[in-house]
Amino acid sequence: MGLSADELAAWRSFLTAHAAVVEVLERELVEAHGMALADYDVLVQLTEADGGRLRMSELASSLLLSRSGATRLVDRMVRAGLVARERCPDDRRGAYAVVTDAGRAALADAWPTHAAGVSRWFAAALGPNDADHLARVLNQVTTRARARSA
Amino acid sequence: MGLSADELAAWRSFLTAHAAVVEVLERELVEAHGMALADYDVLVQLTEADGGRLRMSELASSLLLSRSGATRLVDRMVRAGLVARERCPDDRRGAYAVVTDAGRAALADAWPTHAAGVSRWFAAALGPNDADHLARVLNQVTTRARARSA
DNA sequence: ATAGAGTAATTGCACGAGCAACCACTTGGA
DNA sequence: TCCAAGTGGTTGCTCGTGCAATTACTCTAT
Repeated sequence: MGLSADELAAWRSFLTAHAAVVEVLERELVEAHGMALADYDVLVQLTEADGGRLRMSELASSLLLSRSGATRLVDRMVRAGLVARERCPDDRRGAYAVVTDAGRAALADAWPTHAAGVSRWFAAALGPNDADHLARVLNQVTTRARARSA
Repeated sequence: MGLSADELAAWRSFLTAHAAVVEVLERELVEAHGMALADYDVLVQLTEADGGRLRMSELASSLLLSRSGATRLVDRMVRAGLVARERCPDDRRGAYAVVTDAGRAALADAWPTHAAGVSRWFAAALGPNDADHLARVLNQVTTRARARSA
């Protein structure tokens, strides 16, 4: 309950670090590939998924986005040719978003930029055991916060 | 340059933890006080500043917001009576945003909620030395990323 | 078999944010 | 002194997002 000065400082560092890194990564990706971070995330999620496809709702939740947000993001990417929609055969309400070949190519193009960015602007500041430790702590944070939301 | 699996996992944890916690804190603040996180941040920045006032640009940069974003955020808060504008006497282009008494009262009202939230959903997952360590690491991250932007 | 509840996705609407253009003012140099 | 360049702040425009309502469909219980 009582929030110590250290804890508050850590929280503020957390917020500013997030903002600073996301801003740099976004700009790098836009400059080098004309691609927004949101698009990149969609391509990653889809290519990591079975058959390069995900139901719209699954996509939305893995993107930490509302369902309507996902709808429109996919709309834009369909227009750009990076993604296609497919109707779901066993549930006719449903729709899949599927990566196209162009989408896979764009991701293959972009990910070295992004990985280098994450490495340089985030991971490089971490000590040898920090990555592992940080992931553990932050997964705890997520789990607790999610529990509250449910 | 090479991004290890651990480092990538840490990065993803970082993103999801940020999203999860900010979402909970925002909702708690809105539910309990009808106040957005953005408003809360303005009040904190202003009350921490000398004379409860800050130049618009200073406010914008401490909020990690564009200048136009700050202008409109302050507009809304002026309408709500939480903040007032004052012309700057020695630079007639300039303007101050100043917390009003109502603003101070609203902050006094809201901060226990927010502090409890940060404590419960963020700090509680941290071990005894984690806060300090985390702050140090993340400040490093911010410094490096900012250097790139400059 | 069918009504009613629930779910997947989309769409209407309103809002918050950034960029670029703008106005008002200050500052530095000729 | 006066002009050009720069700075502080606001405004016009456009875009991305969430919420709530809507449509289409599925599932459950009767």
